[in-house]
Formats: sequence, structure tokens, C-alpha cells
Amino acid sequence: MTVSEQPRPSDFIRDIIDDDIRANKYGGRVHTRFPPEPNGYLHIGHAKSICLNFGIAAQYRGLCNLRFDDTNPTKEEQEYVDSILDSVRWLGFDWEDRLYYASDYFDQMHDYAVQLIKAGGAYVDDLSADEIRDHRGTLTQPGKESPYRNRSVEENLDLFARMRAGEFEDGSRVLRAKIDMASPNLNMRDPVMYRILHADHHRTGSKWCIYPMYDWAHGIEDSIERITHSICTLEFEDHRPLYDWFLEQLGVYHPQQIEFARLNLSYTVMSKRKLLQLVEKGHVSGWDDPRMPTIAGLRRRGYTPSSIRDFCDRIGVAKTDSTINIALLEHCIREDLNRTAPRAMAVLNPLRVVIDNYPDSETEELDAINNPEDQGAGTRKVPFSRVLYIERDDFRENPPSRFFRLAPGREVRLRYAFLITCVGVKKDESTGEVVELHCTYDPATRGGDTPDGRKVKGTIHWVSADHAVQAEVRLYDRLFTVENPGDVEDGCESVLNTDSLEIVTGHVEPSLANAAPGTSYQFERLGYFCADLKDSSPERPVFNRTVALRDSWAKIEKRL
RNA sequence: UGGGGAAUCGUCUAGCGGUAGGACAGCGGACUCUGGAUCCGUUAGCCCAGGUUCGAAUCCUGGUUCCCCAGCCA
Repeated sequence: MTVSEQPRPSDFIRDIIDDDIRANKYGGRVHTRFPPEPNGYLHIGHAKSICLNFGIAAQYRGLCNLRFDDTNPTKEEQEYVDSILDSVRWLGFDWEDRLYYASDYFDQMHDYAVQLIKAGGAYVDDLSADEIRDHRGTLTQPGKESPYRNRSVEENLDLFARMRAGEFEDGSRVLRAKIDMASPNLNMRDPVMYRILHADHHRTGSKWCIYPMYDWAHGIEDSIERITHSICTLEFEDHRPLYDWFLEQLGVYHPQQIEFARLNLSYTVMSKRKLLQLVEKGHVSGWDDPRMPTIAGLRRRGYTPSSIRDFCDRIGVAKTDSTINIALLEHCIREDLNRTAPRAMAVLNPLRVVIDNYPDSETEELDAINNPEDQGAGTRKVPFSRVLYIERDDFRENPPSRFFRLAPGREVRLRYAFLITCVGVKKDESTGEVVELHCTYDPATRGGDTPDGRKVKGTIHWVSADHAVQAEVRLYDRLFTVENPGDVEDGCESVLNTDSLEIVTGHVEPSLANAAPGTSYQFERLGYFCADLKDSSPERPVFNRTVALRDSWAKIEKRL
């Protein structure tokens, strides 16, 4: 390759694929799959897997299937299927005509089970769940064989057929693989293949009352779809011998399973169980609450698909357990939105400013640049008048050193407007709180220029009080107060950040009144904000803070 | 005291017997009509102990620490 080319992103999985292609292992084919269970919404950890699987397929000119691993009707719902489809699509990936469901293969799986029974590799066990657990042994002690382990093939066939026919109660019998009750790998101690579940399935309805277990189902699904590299997370490493055993016994096409470390992110949780709990206990408004690490939540928060893909590219793929700093995700969205988000002015914590020497009834329109990073974004008009709002933080009665903003007697630039000088401070007599500033403006500085070349250190944002539109602004912060909430022994609820949402009424420039839901803006000097997908309307604009701008003054001030 | 994995700057990640590199974070500076962005500079790491070798993050031996597994969940 030439020096100007980007080095191809690589990792241990791509290294394996490179080797396989070199060895012509699957005829040079690369075919991956993303196999979610529709029992919850997708989160940023799934995004890592999606980017990996679809990314590899694209890179090697292979294919990637989207497959629902819907083998447990008691936990799965159509709502989750819909949300997953939506999330994968939104992230920018296309499964074309390859949308599959494990439930589509239930007949085939059943036939394979019959085949395995006939080969003496599986048996129907009448033990209860408790008894099976007792027979399993422990980590250090071998298990005991079930008394039903050596039933004849005929009896097994008959019993399995009756299981399927619905003759038995839930939990009364299971089909088990006949492997080795003394195996040091507990997964090999006669794992359950089928359980009886008289439950309606979201796709097959009441057709089945026996459902396959993950280990039995997954390899078959991969095999049927001619997957080459079955990529999953580390906790399945122990299951690989079983994955291999089933496919070998069946004598069918055999993909290879490869495991990588799942994503952990600081200050949030990633397990579906914990996320479900946050939803069910009302700690958040739903799976798509902008504080959730779900794809739907990130989307509503204002994250873009490209920023999430970029994040997934940057974190890499390895087998080390790791926790990525949330700051990296924030970096990715800032970098993206800095390039693309139009700027606007909004005051979230207003302080009234009266320009004493500006005519009472006059209004003028000033030109503001929409995006300094993108010349093509053009300009817009911003109304200016005698009474304005500025941010309360941008005024100090007794400014500390290196404070460049407004203070009594000081001059600052109003962005794209005029230079103003503070000539008076009006306070509430009882509380001492500053309630209004009086300033004078320099008409020669229209647009913010200084014809005399004088330098002004501070530039602050503002809105015209009469023209500003009120908007609900939701200021989000991290959901948890500790870096690894998942590690908290008594549950992560005890470390929930009670200030993760602050709602304020912002005064925003009029151009923002018609912000289309889902569009992002940079509120200058504050951060990136996104018109809420669900709640924002022209009558009542609602903005979510995606992420604050880097604030180097806050750092300086902290050290003062 | 079973089995399966993993250990490289604060956090991720490259390295495949030959100068430990990148990203984020941090720190310093330049520039700036966003204390934004950008640019420049900089701090900081091979789990430990032996061994092999001219030379070890890499190979060998022995330790240590962490993660996963005893669902009829996936």
C-alpha cells in the first residue's frame, strides 16, 4: 500500500479471517450474522457487535445476516423486534433480503433432534429442574447420570414425540444431549436441548409447546445460513465445545465461533436486565429515554449514526475485559456535530440586559454565520433590540482574574452584534440578587467588528428579549454517580444520579421555533442540542442537550 | 483445591525476536467574533520472578491478579 492509504483496521478476528481466506477455508467466503434476542432494546454494546459483523462483511465483500434468536417465547415480544429492526437500520446497516428468525428453523431443529436421538446422542429426562441441578455436580465435583439416561431409542423417540404433541406439563420433561456428566466443562454435562413451554410465540403462535435451548439452536441457525464466522461475546467461550459437538454429531456444515470482549462503558450499565429494571421502576421514561445507553436513547439524545460507528471503530476489538471511558463517546459526537450542526443562540439561565443608548422601539436584523466549519451552511438573520437576555454566568459583579466576560465597567462583544459596556447593576433590594444590567452599546461595532482595531477578550451569546422563543430544555447528565455501577453489590439503583435530568426554560433565537424534531444544533458556547423526537413541536419546542461543549473556563475556574 | 479466558500509559488499543506506537483523557502553548473548533508541544505503560538469546512486551518455566461457567435464559 502507498503511504497515503489508511492502514486497514485490524484486530484478532480479522486476522483469523485473513488466515482462513488464505487457507481457502470457506472457499474464501465471509458470511457473518448479528443475532439479537428480541427481549429488549439494542444498546451501544450491540452497536459494537453490529459494526463488527456488518463491518467485516463489507470489508471482505461478504454478507451479514440479521437474525432474531427467538427461542424463548416467555421473554420475547414483537415490540422488541420492531425496535431492533429500527435501530440497526438507523445505525446505517442493510441486511438486504437476509432477515431471519430462529423460529423459522424450528421444524429443521426438531428433525435434527430426532436424528440425534436415533444416533443415541440425546434422551428424554423426567427429572425435575431441581433434580437436574442436583445431578449436575459442582465446579469441582462431577455430576451424576440421570436414571433416565439409558432409555432406548424407541422410548426416547416416543416420549419426544409426545412432548411435542403437548401431552406433558411444563417442566415435566426435557430432551438432553448425552455427552459426559463428568466433564470439567459444565456445559457438556448433558445439556438441555428442549424444554416444554406451553406458551404462545410471537411468530409461531401456538404451533409449538417445546422450544430449543440456545446451545442447541444457535449452531444450527449458523449452519443453515452457511455462516463462516460466528462472532459472539466472551461468556460463550465455554460453550464452544458444545457448539462444535452438536454440529459434529449432526454432520452438517460447521461455522467457527469466535469470541470477543463485550463493551462496557463508564457511568452506565449495559445488561438488558438492569436496563429493563430502570424502565420498569420508572427511573427513566422508557427504553428510549435520552439517558439510556440504548440506540433509541442515544438517538433521542442527539447522537448520530456516524458518531456511534466512529466510536465503535475507535474502541477496537479484543479479548481483554475493558471499560471504555464515556469521554470517548462524547468526543465522537462532538467531533461529528461540530462539522455538521448549525449554530444558534440560546440563553438557558437569563439575565436581563437593557441597552440604555439603544432606541426603545427599534429592532434590527444582524447576520450570523450558521456554521463556521461549513461555509456552505450560509448565514441567517438574528433580531436585536434594546432589551436582551444574556447568560447569568457571563456576568460577575466581582470578576475573578482571567474572567473575560461582563462585569461593571467592562466591555464585551455580543456575538455578531455590538460591543457593550456594563454601566449599571440593578439588584433586588431584599435578596441582593442581580436582576438587571444596564449597558451602553457602541454603534460603530455593528456586526461585532471593531473598526478601530481594539481587542475585546470576551464574546458572549444573547437573545433579544422580545423576539426570543421559550423552549423547554432538558439538561442531561450521566445516569450514575460511579464509574462502574454494574459492580455495585446491592444493585446499581443505590448509585443513580438524582440530578441526571434538569429541565429549564430556555430563551432561544426565533429561528429555532420551527426546529424539526430530531435535528441538532450547537447552542453557541453551551453545547449540542437536539429537538426532541417525541415531544418537540413548533408550539412547544423541546431541546435535549446531547453533550456540552468543552469548557476550558470551567477548568480554570475550578483551580482558582 | 474443576474448566475456560485475559493481563501493554489514567482509559482503550497496536506490537507477532530488533528504537514500545496511536486514540481519548491530562498538562503547556499558539490562534480565535464560540474560553468552541483548529494547530503545536508534552506527561505517562509492557503483572511479577527466573530462564533462553547478541537482543524478549513477544519464546520457555513458575507465580500473581482479574473475568466467565453449577438457567428447563441468551
